[in-house]
Amino acid sequence: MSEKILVVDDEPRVVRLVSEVLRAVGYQVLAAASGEPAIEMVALEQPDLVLLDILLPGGLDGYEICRRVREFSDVAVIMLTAKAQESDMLRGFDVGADDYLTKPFSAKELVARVKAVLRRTQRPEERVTAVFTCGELEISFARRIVKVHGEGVSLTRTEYALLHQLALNANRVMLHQDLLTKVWGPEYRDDIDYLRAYIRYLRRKLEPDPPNPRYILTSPGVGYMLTCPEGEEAEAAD
Amino acid sequence: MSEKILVVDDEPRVVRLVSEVLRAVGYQVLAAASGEPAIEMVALEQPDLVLLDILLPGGLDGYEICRRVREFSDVAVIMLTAKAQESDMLRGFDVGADDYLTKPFSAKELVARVKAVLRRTQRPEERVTAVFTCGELEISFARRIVKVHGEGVSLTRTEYALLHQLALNANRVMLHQDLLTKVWGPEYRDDIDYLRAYIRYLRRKLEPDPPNPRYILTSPGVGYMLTCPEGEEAEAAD
DNA sequence: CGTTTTTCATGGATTTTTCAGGAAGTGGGG
DNA sequence: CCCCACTTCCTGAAAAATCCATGAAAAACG
Repeated sequence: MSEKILVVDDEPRVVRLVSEVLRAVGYQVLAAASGEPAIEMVALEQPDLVLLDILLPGGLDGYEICRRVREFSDVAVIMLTAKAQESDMLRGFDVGADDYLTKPFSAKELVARVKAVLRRTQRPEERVTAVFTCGELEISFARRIVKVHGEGVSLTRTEYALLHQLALNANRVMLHQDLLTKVWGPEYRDDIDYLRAYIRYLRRKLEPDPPNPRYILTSPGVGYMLTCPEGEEAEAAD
Repeated sequence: MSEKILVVDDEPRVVRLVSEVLRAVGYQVLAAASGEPAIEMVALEQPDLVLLDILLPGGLDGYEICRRVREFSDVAVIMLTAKAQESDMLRGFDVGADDYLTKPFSAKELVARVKAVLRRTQRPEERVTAVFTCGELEISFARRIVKVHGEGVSLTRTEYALLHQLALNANRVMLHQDLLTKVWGPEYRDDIDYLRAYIRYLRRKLEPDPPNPRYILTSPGVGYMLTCPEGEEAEAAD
């Protein structure tokens, strides 16, 4: 689950520093000090992201490495360099970099940008639509409005957050832990009573017959699932 | 084919300038001056990218807009602002922005970053969730749903875990010990009665004629195997 | 203060674990 | 060839553990 990041820099100090930062937040880190080994490692190890210094010993500079890597891989690349000239940056984007960061940079910014780029490249891109329909249940994500039977229902912040998660994963069993993590945060992963209470509130407000739910089903010992009749789980704009 | 970009800024001068630059390189440009209209337009027009100023009139600032947009859309977002503080930038990434650009910025850098972000988000990558098919038996791992004859079957946690293991190694005999280890844990390696009980439960729920199993076969003295008719053990879309 | 969130106890249902009886197969010795 | 001891499996059933819906009340929030 932890993403693999390749750091390419000839200064051991930089490599050590960057590696520590990234490891600290849970990434797996590899390193290379020059061009050929770097390209080799991209091919062999298939990292999820490459942090690429521009000024490197040997025949290949960062630009050239990036161009070569792009010939066989779509891996995310962040250029990481002391060259603050705009023309250098433009060249970086031109050879296919995803972001360009000039030294010195803070550890936090590095982590933030790494995360942002990975979020794009890692995720299989959720297909989300502005309005979600499911039988008599209607959710307008953009407006944060929920309707049952055409009639507006007012939900509290937490109720909405929970329904939102369920709708994003309609027709799929969501584990207790996943729901708790997404709605309340990772530290609530095992506080299942929160979930029970709010599932009850939602059923009370949404289900025609709360004790025999039709939308929010229980998977005993596993989690909950929002079920939709068939294919009709997503419609056009509002 | 031309991508649609929404510019959100309350200064008409900035909007005009940015729009011109983007149109010049072939993008289609929309504009909004404050929060609500912006969110509305994301929902209605489904742009490919949003350029978002942070300081805006009205109740919603750029951060809040981004957070709200992220609830229903995975559109690319570039924050575009005069706030050069690192904490502001971190906050931008935190609410789900893809990039963060501080004013003043050059037209070239803007275009370069827009291109870089769009290159990542445009890929219409097909999303296929793995579904395991085996005669009349269907297992959707992603949704944790099992169907026989097209009809849903509800399995308990342990039942599903066991079936899951068998399916992962379809057409291959799995040893008692391996199954027990994977489903119940290493300390249950020799408690074969658990396995027997659950194989029985699974057969009861899945087999047309439980006493003469067709899917879950016994390898006396060795283990169990989930058999599939032919190469058709894993298929595409859901 | 009214709403929302958190916390807790309870009964009842479901799931998991455990046990014992009996069928079927194996191999050795009479 | 038959009998017997041994093993392995299937089955039914019941005890033990777990899980869920619910009501209700305390705490936090606005």
